[in-house]
Amino acid sequence: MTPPQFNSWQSIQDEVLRRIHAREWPPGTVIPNEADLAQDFGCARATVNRALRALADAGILERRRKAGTRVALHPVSRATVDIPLIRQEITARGLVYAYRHLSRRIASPPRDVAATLCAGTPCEGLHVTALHLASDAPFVFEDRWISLTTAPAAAAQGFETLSANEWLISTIPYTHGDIRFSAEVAPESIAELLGTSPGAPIFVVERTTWDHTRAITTVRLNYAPGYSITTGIGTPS
Amino acid sequence: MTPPQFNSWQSIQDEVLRRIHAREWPPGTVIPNEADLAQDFGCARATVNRALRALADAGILERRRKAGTRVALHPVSRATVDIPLIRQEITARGLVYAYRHLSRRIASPPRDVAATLCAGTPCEGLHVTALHLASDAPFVFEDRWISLTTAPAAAAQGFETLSANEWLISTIPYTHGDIRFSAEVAPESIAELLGTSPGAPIFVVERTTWDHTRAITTVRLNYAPGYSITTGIGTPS
DNA sequence: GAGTGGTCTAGACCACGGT
DNA sequence: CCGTGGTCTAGACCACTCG
Repeated sequence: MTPPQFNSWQSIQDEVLRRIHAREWPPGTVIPNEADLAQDFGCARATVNRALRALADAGILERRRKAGTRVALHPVSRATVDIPLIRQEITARGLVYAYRHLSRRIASPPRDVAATLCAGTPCEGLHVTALHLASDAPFVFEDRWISLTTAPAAAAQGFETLSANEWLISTIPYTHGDIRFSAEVAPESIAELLGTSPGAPIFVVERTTWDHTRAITTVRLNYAPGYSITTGIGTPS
Repeated sequence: MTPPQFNSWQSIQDEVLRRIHAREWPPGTVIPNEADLAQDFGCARATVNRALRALADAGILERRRKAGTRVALHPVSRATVDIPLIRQEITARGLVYAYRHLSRRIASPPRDVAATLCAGTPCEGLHVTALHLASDAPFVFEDRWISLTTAPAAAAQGFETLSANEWLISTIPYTHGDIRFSAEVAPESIAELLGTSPGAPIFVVERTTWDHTRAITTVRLNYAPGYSITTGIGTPS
């Protein structure tokens, strides 16, 4: 009469999830501590720790020293979105990728860009615009500023055949960044570039990347109508 | 003259990142195996494993048994997006949350919804629409179908004062789901509900949640113009 | 087949933070 | 203060997969 064996951290994770779903541990419950669970499950505490930590990472449990582990009251679902290179995004769909350089100039960025790129102080930036095409159809219009303070080597680049992003990630690695998704309506200039009519819905991704405390680049990606981002939520198995 | 101590998995992670950024291990490089690194760093292999596994989760390293660990060629950045309750989304901005029930009826879902909700077979669903307001301003229009096969208890709910989502998550927990972000222009019906003009840009979130293999609900959230999702990318420190 | 990462164990110490 | 999670260790076995 051996009860089901809990020998792997995944099986423990499943069992904990089962107890939560079965309302044995309703939201808000403080569950037993790791040592007790380890004894219940007949395994080492480290194994329990691994399982509970994974569930905490997923937002299902909340853990605090001394206070213990409780089932999250508000199951905030957490979705992990992969942001691939645009080239990969297109070829992964079985389409042919093409890059079309549009403009390049060195200038002082507008106030809003300067605020993040130069931390308010006046600075010079490299402004690059380009179009990425999927099997000859406009896919996304890229409008980018690169900090010449952080990435002076960019000044020597024309970006005529290689996209700025691909050059940057292999030359000026970033430590972190932030990203914003929004919806906008295509102004005439962008609609024309994307081959749609003004007023078409545009999915916009704005991204800024940093090397420690210094901003490297900020880019605005205007996706042609029909674009969407899909991903999964739930227990990262 | 002790060299920098690598005693915590975080310090090892930092050191590995430093070597990657410093081009000591350029993209594509196969780095030494865990046992060797453990000796280099003067720590246990488990500690190295923890550090490298975290970097692999972040998409910076790729690991395969026998093949070893290599620096990712394409630094796919991975963003983690929290999907809170709409109530929380609004109150977190310091606004007053209000829920306005619009309609509720039992019917056969349209073909596209039935495809996911009932796996193609004919079925009955509960169709609920509602408006979430932030300090009296329309914030998001919710258009939801609930499977009465998976969640029969929903038939007894009016959803007049409690949002369907809040009832569902505390009654029919889900195991996983999928989510889609896109941009659309407001059709007249939705523009009116959101208090904007037709043609306004609408950020759309479509989400379907499942209990193992059975779909629970599929919802389409139409956010009022100006909405955006922000998050960070980089090494989860 | 053999090398590599994946995981488990039993024990230990530490840091945080409620009481 | 002292319970709880966070982490490290040294060793072991296993599973996958490349050559």
